[in-house]
Amino acid sequence: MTAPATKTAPAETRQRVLDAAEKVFARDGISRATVRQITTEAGVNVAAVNYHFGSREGLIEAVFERHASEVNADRNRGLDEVLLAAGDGRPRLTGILEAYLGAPLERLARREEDPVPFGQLLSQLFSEPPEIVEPLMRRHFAPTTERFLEAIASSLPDLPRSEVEFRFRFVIASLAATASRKHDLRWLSTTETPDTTMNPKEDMQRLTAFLAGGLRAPSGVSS
Amino acid sequence: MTAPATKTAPAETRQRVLDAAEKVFARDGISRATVRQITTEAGVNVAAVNYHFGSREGLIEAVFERHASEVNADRNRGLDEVLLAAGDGRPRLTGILEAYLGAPLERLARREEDPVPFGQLLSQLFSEPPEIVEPLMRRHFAPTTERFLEAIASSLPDLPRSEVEFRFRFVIASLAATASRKHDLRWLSTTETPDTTMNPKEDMQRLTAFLAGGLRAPSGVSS
DNA sequence: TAACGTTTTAAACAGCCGTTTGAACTGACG
DNA sequence: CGTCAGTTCAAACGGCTGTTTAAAACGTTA
Repeated sequence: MTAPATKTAPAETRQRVLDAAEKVFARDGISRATVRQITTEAGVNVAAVNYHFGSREGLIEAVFERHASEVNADRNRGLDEVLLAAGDGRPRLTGILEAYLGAPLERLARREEDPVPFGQLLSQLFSEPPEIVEPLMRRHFAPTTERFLEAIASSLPDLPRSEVEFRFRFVIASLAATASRKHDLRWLSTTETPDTTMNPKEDMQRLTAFLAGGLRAPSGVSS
Repeated sequence: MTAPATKTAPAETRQRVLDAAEKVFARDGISRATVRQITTEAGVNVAAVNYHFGSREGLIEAVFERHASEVNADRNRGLDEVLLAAGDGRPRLTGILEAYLGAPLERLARREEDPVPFGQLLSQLFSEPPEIVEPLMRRHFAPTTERFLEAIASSLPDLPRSEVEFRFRFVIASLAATASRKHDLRWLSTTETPDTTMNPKEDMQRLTAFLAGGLRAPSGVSS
């Protein structure tokens, strides 16, 4: 059916569609990208998507399957180091954050030289409707995210667990805002310089400083 | 042309379309809502949108014109109070943040009893593509936002101006994340309770605590 | 060479999109 | 009563969507 049964499987068309889909998804957003855009960009027939991936939705899944495990591995490796260095003590909050932010931000920097705009796609993902976001996050990023949630909680023992979860959303939101540049202030008259060059290493430092400060803030609830 | 020249102008259809559009935009997002969805929900003919608003885009503009000035007035009033109370000294950061966050979050709370889901819409706005976001923000929210940017900068004199602007994006992103519930962690297995009831007063306190902590953090750049 | 499974192709499918059209309807004015 | 803006209506416009179809092209194997 889908998998090639012959010995020398070319699967070149499949790869080109995946590359093009990744690029178009990252540029225009998943829900706005059309299969005709993708197949045209890939230089293949329209039917290739349905033949190789079953449907448009299957293509989306395939794009994430290609990279999600890599991102998760990077993040887990970084977190392992931080936890190992901490020993029995509290893990360093900034280290945890850097492990979480580093993988997508680094993948974002490569976007100029590589056909790998997966960092862009990953941040744009949160602009998608819930019916797209939630299945993908659950399938590909839930376990790793949970590890980081635990690590942050153990790094901030005085903060109620509910507050940790409440604030973790802002980690994700701020990461997405930084990576996708969606919330930048181009529409303000003061910010005349529109293209502040993206420096992933520096961006991560600045983002980490802000998030660590926010996460460490005393609980806002008066009770 | 557009404005009724007769004495007793009904304009009831126009109003119903506006109400329905606001609801559908807030629920499904601007770029995903169709004029047929809106007109069906409003119980009017499809052509009503083009007759009363010229085009789908004109309807979007009209929806924002209805509420943007109100939100801006609320925010400016709150900011005036904070600046007045500060006198010649530094304005209180938490006060500035509460003035900025209060208007949309309060408008969000009314959504159960009123046909005014403009708070939802305002936060969902940032999930839209730039060609939708930027004109709307520039036309309706740029001057007020600039005032708040100045106020925050004067409240944090030790923080470089570029860092203030960099971090202000996270204020917007976190507000949007709180209001639209887009970045919540429903897709995590731990968070078994999916519907944490929205308490705008408490949400604002918790959000303010986080953002103040982040904004006050020492500049992350090493230079 | 002939037969075979896999892949690619052009063409068409029904369905929805925003918008336009021209006729029907409304209510106030002369 | 007739007139005439203003408004509403069903119907249709071209264009785009994801998907399906059947035929053609392909490379391997017998």
